[in-house]
Amino acid sequence: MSHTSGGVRQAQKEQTRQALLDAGLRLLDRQSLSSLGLREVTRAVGVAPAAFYRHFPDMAALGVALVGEALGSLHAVIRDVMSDGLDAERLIDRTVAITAAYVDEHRAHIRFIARERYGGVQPVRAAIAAELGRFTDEVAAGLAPQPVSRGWSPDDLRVLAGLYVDHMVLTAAAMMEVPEDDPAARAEVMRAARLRMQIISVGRSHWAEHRA
Amino acid sequence: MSHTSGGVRQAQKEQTRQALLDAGLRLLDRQSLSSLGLREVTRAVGVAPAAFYRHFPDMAALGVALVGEALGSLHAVIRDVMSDGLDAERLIDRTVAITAAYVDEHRAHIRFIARERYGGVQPVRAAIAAELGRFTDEVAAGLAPQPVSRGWSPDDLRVLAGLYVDHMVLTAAAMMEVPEDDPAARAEVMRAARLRMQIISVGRSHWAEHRA
DNA sequence: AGTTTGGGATAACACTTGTTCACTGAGTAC
DNA sequence: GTACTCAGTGAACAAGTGTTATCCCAAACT
Repeated sequence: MSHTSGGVRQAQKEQTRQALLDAGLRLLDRQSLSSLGLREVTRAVGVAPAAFYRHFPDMAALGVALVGEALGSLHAVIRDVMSDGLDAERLIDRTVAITAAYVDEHRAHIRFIARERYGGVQPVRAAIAAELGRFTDEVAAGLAPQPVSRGWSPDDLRVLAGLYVDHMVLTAAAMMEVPEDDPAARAEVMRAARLRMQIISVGRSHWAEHRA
Repeated sequence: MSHTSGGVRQAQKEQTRQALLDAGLRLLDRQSLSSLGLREVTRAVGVAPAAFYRHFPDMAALGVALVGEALGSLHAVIRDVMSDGLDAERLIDRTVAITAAYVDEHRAHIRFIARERYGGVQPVRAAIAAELGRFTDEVAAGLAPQPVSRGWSPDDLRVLAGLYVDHMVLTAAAMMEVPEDDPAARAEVMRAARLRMQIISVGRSHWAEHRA
């Protein structure tokens, strides 16, 4: 029937591939990728160890695939947040709120990213760095047309965007260290996140007069 | 002779303990703690596997000891940097330069901290968080008496201090991703680090008028 | 209908792992 | 000088690991 991606065959393969990814992600909640065993994953899926190789050459490849899953869907979110022209204050509130919501919805994925960003497996680190670099570009592109960005060189704008991105990742990581059922601690993390963004934002808007 | 810590015995024990730490740190250059094997470490030292237990109950304990080694000596540096009352601009230059130098001198230790800060071994993560928390307190204490800090609540000052500390750690981590023999990339990382600190610093000094 | 394809199973390979136990032999205390 | 302490040994334990070769059988192609 369908000429592309048609066939029960391919669908079944995709299904166990996804099962491997899901099981891997679940197991990675309590350990890091470099200590995750191939057999451990296949056992969790209920499949023979050798079957793993039909989908990934090694664990690092599974990790890279997980990076795609975790960060791929975030581009739309960023574009969305940056597009509507709210004033600085409301934009910060919205960004922090969305970050918090995203962490809640994709807890395992975000934890994985935080763990492996500077973790032991090089290809995974590289994949995360590449994806975050793309985020930085997008944020920089969103920042550029704003009036406050007058006088900023593209290079400096990218540094600023990187600061925002790093800050977002740090906030997400901090949010995860906090127990889910401690709303007070959660609120404190969010307060700190907002305050940090505000400081940066004020620094940005007074940048010109400081440079003068 | 000496009544305290005297004895060839204790000295020899301390020596192999240190050898274990050194070997562990060396092996951790290319992997993360959760995948580092006990036998791997003892083999590197040239000692029987069982000997490990005379010094550490498990790998996590060795990791915690490494955290102490890596971050313990940094308190003095922080105090030192913050004490002399340079103007903001020179202080930033100095901070970035010192961070770069520290990374060069303690590459393995810093890499270990970056890896394990959000890594897989809980006690180690906790130890790092505790140490960084102490740094944050020290920085906050150093910030408080400065004239620019008028109108800042202690809580907000701590958030600001945390921002500086996180920024320092991020800079150190970024410096490590750069190949040692690429001075151009190195310079770019340092430029970005300075710029970020400057933005934060400007935000801080204009905070009051923004709040009004 | 007959042939090919390829995801998955099974079983075996050669290691590596953490942990235990009784032991040895220098360093220490009396 | 004798008795004690204890860091390090060597051997054995029961699991665990990644990887390979061979086979099976349903889906896909012709």
